[in-house]
Amino acid sequence: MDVYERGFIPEIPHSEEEMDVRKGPWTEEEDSMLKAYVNIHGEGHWNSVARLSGLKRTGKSCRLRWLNYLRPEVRRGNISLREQLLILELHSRWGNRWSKIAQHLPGRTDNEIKNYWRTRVQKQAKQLKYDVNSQQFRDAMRYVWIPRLIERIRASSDSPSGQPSTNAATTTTYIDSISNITTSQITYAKTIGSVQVDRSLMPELSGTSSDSLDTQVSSVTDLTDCYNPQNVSNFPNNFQNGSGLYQENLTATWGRDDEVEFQATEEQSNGWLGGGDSMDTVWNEENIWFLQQQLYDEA
DNA sequence: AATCGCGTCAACCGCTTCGCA
DNA sequence: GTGCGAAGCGGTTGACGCGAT
Repeated sequence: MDVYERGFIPEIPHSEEEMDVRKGPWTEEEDSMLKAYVNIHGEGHWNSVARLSGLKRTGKSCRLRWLNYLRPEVRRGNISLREQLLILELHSRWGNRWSKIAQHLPGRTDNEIKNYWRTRVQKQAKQLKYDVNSQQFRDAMRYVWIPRLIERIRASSDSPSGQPSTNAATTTTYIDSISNITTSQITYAKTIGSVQVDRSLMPELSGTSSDSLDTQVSSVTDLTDCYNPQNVSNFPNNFQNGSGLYQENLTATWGRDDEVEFQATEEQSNGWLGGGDSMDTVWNEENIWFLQQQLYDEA
């Protein structure tokens, strides 16, 4: 005889106030309960989930735990170079629209991307003594970090000891797709497509070039190590040496107290990374789509 | 061995948006 | 048009792990 036959109906709390709400880290048991419930009833109606599953958690908490951790699609582990590239770009377009950015990175959650941004990107800005939203930092991202990321992706693909698999092939294709954008305008796409990054400026590149596309990038060395005063004056030349197409007037000057001041004297800076038509050309929908497809392939 | 500092990331909080009656 | 509850979103916090001292 079960409780229902005896006329006993278990009390179901109707509000969070009626529940002895639990907070803090989830236990394995709670995870199992939530998984089991969602597997049977599906996602959504999170307040009901909280009430009916027996979990002493708020609906919000259940939703968050499911979306950020328990969902089968959730992809854990280091943010790959391609993913970083995509995050930088999409953030330049949409700013802190984390969930929107996450939609374009298969298996990644908004929380993860937000954390990446705060722990890595903002740290870079801090180390350079820039505001993360400042034009200087945007320029640094645009002219240093992104080309460097692309270079690293390329290095990974080119390396004999790297990943000779489809990853390498698709990466090369992607880079080529950037390089081969045809437009009547001088484009940043061409610039970064043919830029020759001086390996001496990038210690870890001057050694092995076999780092995996999924290697976690050192958060400290990313931008700052190739952005020190000795190297700064070389950047415009590096770009120009690469293609001869680089026409934007980027000047690096010395500020007081040895602070580097980058000045990109473009006429217009629309997007986060400066934009104008140059970045728009690189990051057209086709290229973003292409990069996304690679990420879906990886996932 | 102890503790300190720092980085990471899961989880919470408060606000906004959405959907429905 | 309005009110209300649910869901979603972004900012922030705090626990934890790990390396340095």
